[in-house]
Amino acid sequence: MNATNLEGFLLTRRWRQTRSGLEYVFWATSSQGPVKTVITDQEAVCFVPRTAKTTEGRRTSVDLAAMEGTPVDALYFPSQAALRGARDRLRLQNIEVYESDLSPADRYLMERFITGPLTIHGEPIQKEGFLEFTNPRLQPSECHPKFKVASIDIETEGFEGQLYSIAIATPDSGQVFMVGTQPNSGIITFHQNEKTLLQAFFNHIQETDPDILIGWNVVDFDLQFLARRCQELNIPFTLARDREPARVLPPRTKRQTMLAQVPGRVVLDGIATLKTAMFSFENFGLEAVAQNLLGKGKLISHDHRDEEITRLFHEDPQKLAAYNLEDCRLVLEIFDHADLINLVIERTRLTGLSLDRQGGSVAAFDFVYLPRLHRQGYVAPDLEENPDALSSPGGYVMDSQPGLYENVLVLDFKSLYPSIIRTFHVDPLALAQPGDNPIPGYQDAKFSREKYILPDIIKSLWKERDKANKQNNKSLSQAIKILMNSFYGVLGTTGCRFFSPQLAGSITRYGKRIITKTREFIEEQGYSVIYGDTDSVFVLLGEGHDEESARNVGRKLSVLLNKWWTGHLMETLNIESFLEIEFETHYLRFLMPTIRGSEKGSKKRYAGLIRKSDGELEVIFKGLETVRSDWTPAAREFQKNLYQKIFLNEPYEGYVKKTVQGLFDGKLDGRLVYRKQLRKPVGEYLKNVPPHAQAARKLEKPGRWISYLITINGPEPVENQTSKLDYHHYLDRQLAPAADSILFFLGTSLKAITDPQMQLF
DNA sequence: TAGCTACGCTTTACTAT
DNA sequence: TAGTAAAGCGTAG
Repeated sequence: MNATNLEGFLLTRRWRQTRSGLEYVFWATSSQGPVKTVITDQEAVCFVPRTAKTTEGRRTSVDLAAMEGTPVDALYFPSQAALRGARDRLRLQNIEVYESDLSPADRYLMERFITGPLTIHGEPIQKEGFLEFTNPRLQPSECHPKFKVASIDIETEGFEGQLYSIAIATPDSGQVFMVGTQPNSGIITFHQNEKTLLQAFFNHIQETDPDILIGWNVVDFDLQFLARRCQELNIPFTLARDREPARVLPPRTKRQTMLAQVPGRVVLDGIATLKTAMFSFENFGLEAVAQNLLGKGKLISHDHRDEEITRLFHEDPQKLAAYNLEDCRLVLEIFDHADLINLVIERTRLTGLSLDRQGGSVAAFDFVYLPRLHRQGYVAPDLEENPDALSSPGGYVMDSQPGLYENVLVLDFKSLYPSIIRTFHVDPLALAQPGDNPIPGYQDAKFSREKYILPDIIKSLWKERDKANKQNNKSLSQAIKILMNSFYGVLGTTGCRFFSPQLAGSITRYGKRIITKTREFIEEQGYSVIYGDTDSVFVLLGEGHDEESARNVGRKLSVLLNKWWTGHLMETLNIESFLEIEFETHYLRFLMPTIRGSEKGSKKRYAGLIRKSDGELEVIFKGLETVRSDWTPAAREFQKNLYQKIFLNEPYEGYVKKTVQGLFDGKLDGRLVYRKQLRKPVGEYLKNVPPHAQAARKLEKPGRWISYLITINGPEPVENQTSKLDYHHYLDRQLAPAADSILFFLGTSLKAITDPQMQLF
């Protein structure tokens, strides 16, 4: 086998204790199929150079990629835990441990510091070939091998009960394994009992040999269930490659989720992966997401699904199989629709995080930053305990000028925080080594004009993103955007070794200055600014503009502002401006509400009418009840319709009266359900017990999401409502607030419109 | 297997009167 | 009983 032909991608890696010592086992895909490689602890050695400088004289961790061949004095190892297990077996003396994130460290270990000969399938490989093989950054995007993806889904009798069936679908096949004695037919095979079913399924997995397993809540439910059942039935959980054991590990900390460890295969949960890709849904159930993205849903989606599934298992197994398989296919289609596999691949390339990793902004920062820092001859500070770190200010939100307006323009700065970092050199190294003539930051921070890293990282990411956009590579573009936007947040958390209030605070304070100056400039041009949040300004034109002239003003302002900022920053600080303001939106009509019960303008809540690119009109809501999932559907729809009527100058009083009448007539009953999350166990609501927790207490086993109603006897869960609905509550606390924010500016209110008819109730 | 702060709103729980 | 602080949630950016 010619090692240099291997174009691969890391799937899984882990340490394994064996009789002869500690082994590092990793699996990758390659153009020649899946590859397993084992490295023993004696082969893994690497060093810290004596000449490395530390910026603050503290203990440090280092990336060694840049240090090959330099004199060394300490051992570097991927993680303290791994080292503790291995240190006695290693032949080196004077071991000093340096903490580091596992992910980049693992990678460098494999890339650079393998001193012994390596083999793949018994064939020795060249180190250069190995480099090619393990370093995704060294490979062009196009050359990764195709991953084999399989979607799995199980049907059971509840969480504790028996397994009915397992379905597995790939883009070109589908199969269902079911307990039963009927003759096999088509895609269904029947198996006498759960044990033989599981064994048949595992055999099928070994044959199909997928690289990636996907599903919906697949780790927490499907895999956990299967793992437990295997244990109970005393059969091996042979889901992994090479018959290695697969495991489902419980969360180690509170915020962690269940972890699937399947050597040689990656498990991607659809929900978690969508969240990684910044998708957001009110309801992450498969039915809801499929409806939203694909415009179609599950084969059975009604409320009594569980009972129906049990009934089908006994009476109509064909139908159950079809349902089971369709769920798999929906998940496949969702992954395809959102291009999730490519997204996680591109993210792994950029950040070094494993494919199935969620979050990980701090580790990603290390991955992109540390190598560059070391190449400049510096080592990074280690993570410090920082219990009383002061928090820095966040984005600046202007006081708003409330009103119902015509022609409001929104201009906003494109990627403001990254562009601030780039423009003002907000960077850990620039802060540590400011030099003679620094750029002034805030809180006494000074940033070097010459020594900096993050600005260059952003520069190259920006360039890559423009390129990706030109090539219509949406996954890469999205992955870059997520990474760039994480930089500011990372610098503001004590979980990051580069945490510094000076860095985070300088970014946000520059932001405030930029927005404030921008406002002043616009007002000098004779326009008034009625609101702004973090990176945006809302400019009021008022009456007497057609759409074309309004847009022209927006474009003109953005050109003037960009020019002005370029000149201003050059004159005052002698720096190049990478700030870029854009004309974003023209609201034909716009509402900025007041704070409820006050004359003051609200923040982070507004609505406006836009014309879409296809010429249609649409009302956009931000922060208002309509977009809040914890408001009742009735109130949300009511607000949406009412605003639309008012923005379009249609009569609305009749609609208001009709809706209120309908409420008391019971016509809204189905849409009066509140839905809210329990963000902690129901027993931990001690200081006060909010309505959704009160309702949850009336349930035997409350889930995370509580659907409840307000009745004349207080909150009750939808599942067992016993009292009558409290219509007056819904009138005063839902319909009225949803409407009054806009009716106020028309000199009326819901009460004023409906009072005569309210005499009746 | 550690991104951030700002904000509005409803309800509950407590306090002064 | 009116007024207010704090809890809790979901949202904007």
